Amino acid sequence: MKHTSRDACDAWQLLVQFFFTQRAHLPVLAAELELSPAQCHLLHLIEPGRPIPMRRLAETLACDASNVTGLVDRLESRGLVRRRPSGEDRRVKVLDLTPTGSRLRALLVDRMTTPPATLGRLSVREQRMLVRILTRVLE
Amino acid sequence: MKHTSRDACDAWQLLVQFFFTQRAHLPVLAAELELSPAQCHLLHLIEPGRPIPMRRLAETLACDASNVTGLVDRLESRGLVRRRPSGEDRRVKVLDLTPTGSRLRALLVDRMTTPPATLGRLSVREQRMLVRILTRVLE
DNA sequence: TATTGTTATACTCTATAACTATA
DNA sequence: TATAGTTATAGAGTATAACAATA
Repeated sequence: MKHTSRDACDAWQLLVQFFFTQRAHLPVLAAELELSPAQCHLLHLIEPGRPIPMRRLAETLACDASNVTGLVDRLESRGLVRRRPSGEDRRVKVLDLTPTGSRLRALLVDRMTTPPATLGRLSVREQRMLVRILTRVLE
Repeated sequence: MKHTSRDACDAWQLLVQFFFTQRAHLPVLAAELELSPAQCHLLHLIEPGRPIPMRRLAETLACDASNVTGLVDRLESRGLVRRRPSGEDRRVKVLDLTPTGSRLRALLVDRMTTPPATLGRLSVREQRMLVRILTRVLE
């Protein structure tokens, strides 16, 4: 078995730290859009114009299918998503964003992916390096 | 207002992607330790031998104090943490890990911060670069 | 028979409001 | 008066088990 370097552990530890910080912040951001963290997560997974089977959402969220049913119920009652039976397999229901849902998702993604000021302090070269490295690590 | 570079946005987007991936994975990891995601988060915030006021946990978690009461209730009933009145201000209760809680937290931290294989594919120089850059970005 | 999604149920998470004890 | 923590309550998140429809 390969030895995991000290530097790799340090790097991952920083990423875990980042994760928990974001986890604490998500409810705040979500509330501004009148969403829950779980709803943000689900909305983030549905790309506009790309209907997705509910089953796949459950897999990606690593949660039970019954949970997705409840989440989608609430999003649908607010007119953000739409359930439609799949043409190919009538057991499957695919989920799509409504125009309203699409706009709200754009708002969410925009707020979440706007980088903090600290990123601007890096040189362009460092920013590119970070992108390159993260791409490889998170693939 | 300063312009935010394209590279900075790309980098942050990757970090957000990482966040959601981790968010989906935490319940799995937590279940293996018979914990909930929220309990993991709280446990992660209490360092062994460093008692912390409940109030500060609520602040760090960015949640209501009553929520912390419930979380701590469940952790305490399992013998993982201990509430003690602060000597200085008797309104305050400080939280401390029990030996059992300390061991479980170590297990949790160990599992969470063990880097994935992808990190090992970076050169040592890249790993150090990543640590250096993340440290500045997440400060 | 196996799979997709739903329903019923139970427990946890979470916020709000009202409360107690302390400052 | 203000603050730390609790309790009561209600709604959302989550898993399990049983179920209906479809494959």
